[in-house]
Amino acid sequence: IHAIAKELRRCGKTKSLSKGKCIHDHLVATGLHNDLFLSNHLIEMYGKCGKLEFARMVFDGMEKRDSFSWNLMILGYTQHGHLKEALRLFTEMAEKTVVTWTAMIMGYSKHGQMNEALGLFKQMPERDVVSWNAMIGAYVRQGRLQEALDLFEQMPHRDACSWNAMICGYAQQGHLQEAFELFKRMPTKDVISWNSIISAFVQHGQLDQALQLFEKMPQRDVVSWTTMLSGYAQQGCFEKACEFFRNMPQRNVVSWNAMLGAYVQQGCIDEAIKLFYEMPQRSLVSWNAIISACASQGKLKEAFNIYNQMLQQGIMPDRVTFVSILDACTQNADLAAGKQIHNLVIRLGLDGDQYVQSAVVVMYAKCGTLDIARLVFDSIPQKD
RNA sequence: CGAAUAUCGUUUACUUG
Repeated sequence: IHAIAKELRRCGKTKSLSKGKCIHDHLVATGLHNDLFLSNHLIEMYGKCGKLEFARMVFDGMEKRDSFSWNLMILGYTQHGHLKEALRLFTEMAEKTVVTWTAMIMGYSKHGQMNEALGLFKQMPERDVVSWNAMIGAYVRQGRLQEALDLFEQMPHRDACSWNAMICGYAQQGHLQEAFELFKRMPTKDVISWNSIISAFVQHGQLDQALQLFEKMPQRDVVSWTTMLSGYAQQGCFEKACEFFRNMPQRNVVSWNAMLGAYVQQGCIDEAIKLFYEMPQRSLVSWNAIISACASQGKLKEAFNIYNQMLQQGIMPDRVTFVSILDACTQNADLAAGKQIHNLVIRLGLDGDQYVQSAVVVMYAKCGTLDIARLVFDSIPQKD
């Protein structure tokens, strides 16, 4: 049972829906699907894969539910922006835990509903350090540093996450010195603290300082290495970037993506394509990176080719993919392809995104169909 | 009915604008 749970967890993390379904079928066949513990894992797996209807079917079909079942169902909704559904369950839930409240706060915060998040935070019966951190993170995301700092000082106990969130907040708002001061004042730094401050210096183009910290930190993880790699790439220090990539003790898909980005930034598109095919795994970011690189370098044939491979492999494009591939259509004045992509955009419900919308309008306009461009343009509720 | 070294929430790196 424990092994199955772990496997389901992995399916959720990697969004392997088909594998997860397989396990589900197997559980049904062996009658284990009534197990509370395993059902909770099924909810989580479907939730993480974005299959909320399936998650809900499991949830509704359970004879017994514990707070984990409810929390996981609510989390599934919040993480995919279905805040109304989440709120409905939240309201229905009898014994909310601090996790329930925090999950809702996170959901609101990640979708820009700051007032709702704050309202819940004020209302919750008790708060632990994670809820405080979640609220600090909410303010940080809004760039409201003073209010984040107020909470940081008000909270009964601060842990490393609290400090790290503040450090990142200052760095993101361009207050590198304040971030560094906080870092230095921090009592017990963890690897994320070090990575955060290194990233802060990288974001401000101070690679020398970043490197000093990188060398000084007690232990480095794959994030530390990747941060440096991508920092050098962004500065155009291609050789340095390669050196970090070669020397890193282990690589994950993000490190590979960063290296891909280094080639692209260098203008070595063919090398980038080669690397893309050689990577041990590809994530959606990898596909987006290579498609966008091809499109912006005028390798339109290649862009369409890779985009089609992506669809064939059953990988769901997102808004980033569409912005890039629509740009390729625009350059080619390829109306047929553009229309087809526009259809897919609508089918996937991404036609509400302002960047996708503007890419669609430009595509139709460049293809000589100004009337359609105008039609789409007029359908945009608020324009920038 | 109860128990449990079982499952949930917060902070850092990669792609478009």
